[in-house]
Amino acid sequence: MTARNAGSPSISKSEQAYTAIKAKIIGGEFTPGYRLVLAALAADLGCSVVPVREAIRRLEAENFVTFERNVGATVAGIDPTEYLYTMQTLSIVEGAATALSAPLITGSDIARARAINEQMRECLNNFDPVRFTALNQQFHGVLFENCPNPHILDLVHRGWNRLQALRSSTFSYVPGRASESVAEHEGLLQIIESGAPVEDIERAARAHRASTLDAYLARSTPEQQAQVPLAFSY
Amino acid sequence: MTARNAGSPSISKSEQAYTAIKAKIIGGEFTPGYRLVLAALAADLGCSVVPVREAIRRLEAENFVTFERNVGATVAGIDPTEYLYTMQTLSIVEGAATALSAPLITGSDIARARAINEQMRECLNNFDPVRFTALNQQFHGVLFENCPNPHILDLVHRGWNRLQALRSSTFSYVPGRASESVAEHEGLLQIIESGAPVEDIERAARAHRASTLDAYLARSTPEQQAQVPLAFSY
DNA sequence: ATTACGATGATTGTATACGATTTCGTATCT
DNA sequence: AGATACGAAATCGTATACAATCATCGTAAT
Repeated sequence: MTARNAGSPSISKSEQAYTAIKAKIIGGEFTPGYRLVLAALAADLGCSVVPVREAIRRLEAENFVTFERNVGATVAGIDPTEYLYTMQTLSIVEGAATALSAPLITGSDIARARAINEQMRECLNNFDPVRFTALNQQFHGVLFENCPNPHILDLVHRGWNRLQALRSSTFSYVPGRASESVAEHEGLLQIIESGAPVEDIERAARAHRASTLDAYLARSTPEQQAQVPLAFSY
Repeated sequence: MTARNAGSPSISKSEQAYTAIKAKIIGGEFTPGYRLVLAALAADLGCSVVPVREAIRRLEAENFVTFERNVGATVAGIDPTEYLYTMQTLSIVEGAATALSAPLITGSDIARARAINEQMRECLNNFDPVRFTALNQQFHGVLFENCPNPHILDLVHRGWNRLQALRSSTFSYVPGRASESVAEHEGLLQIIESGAPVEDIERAARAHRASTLDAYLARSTPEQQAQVPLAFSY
């Protein structure tokens, strides 16, 4: 798609560059630390450097790349603590988004989420982490996408994007966590179904993500753990 | 090495443009809806349009401006619900930042915050909203700046910036709220001093901001209130 | 009087050109 | 041999030029 001739480029080259570069970062093609050379990107995209620069600026503002004057841009996220910080931030904003979304959730939403969780359970047998991760995102999407506050929703999306970028480069799958996760999902659904107070829903959603983080930390080296002065797991 | 002499620009024009435009938005010189014309900005800054474009892209990514292809950029935040969304988002991230920061806070930090709050109390008599607002930011800054998670801290800063931009254009001061606020500040300090669980601190910090939002809503029109499907005040 | 339509001006989108800065290899000196 | 100074290549920063697009307004036809 996106016929480049067509006389009318419906989207600007700047936008194309932004989308393309971001996709490669999230997709893992550009791993953290990768140096983004403007001329090379421009040649790759078939445009001049000006649109590429604008795309880089946007990505810079979203913390996908770091930029240094007269030196250039590199893909952000070299720091191993980046994953921890991102997970913690997401636990907070996603918890809030899920809680705010809960009063607006319908029975069919719940059913849809439960069906997705069933598929995840099946994934546990025929080991398929990629599909599992995709379903996981779908599941949580059902729970938080109704959030009426667009700012918070935006923060959640950015967190997921960032996480995906980090995962595709430096993340190690935590064995055994997957089955726990499926069980926690069902618990989360029951809490929401029961019409529990929003603070309970928020706490549960936050704890669910914090558990994943804890599982990751339990497998990491003590040096890494020492770098995490947070302990927000309640 | 690389002694930068005064003649050469130590920071790029792109950065200058970004800082200048952002300052004018936050300062209220560019009110929401204001149309940002590239050539005019460039002339004002004494540079060409290219650096201005890059600055606009960054501001776009930070949601300070909205951008439409072939039309241009306008200062964001026309929507009156913007204030509500921003306050709610800030209540969540600032609450989390304050809670995460609390275990690292020293006695002198507390004393400093208390001194600032004293100055705020004095401001109540000789009515000075500008100074009051500045002190308010200082006060909360002491409480959340120790937050070890840079992502969350960044979100808090962005929220405050956004709030400042909205306030300087469309915000009406809520009379009577100021004295309540000072009292709540003291309560917050006591909770932190007492070494209460982090969840209590988070709840208190969040409730403090939610109270300001509630006070605002109580004075607003029913139509505005109807647009707020959130009710996160626990 | 109203509406459709086309010309005109304003503004954005992108390419190219060139100066400025950094980086890195290499030769020279101690 | 190691350190340092120098120069060349790579890359970034910005200005300018021009094409593409959109908004506005005047005019003519109904």
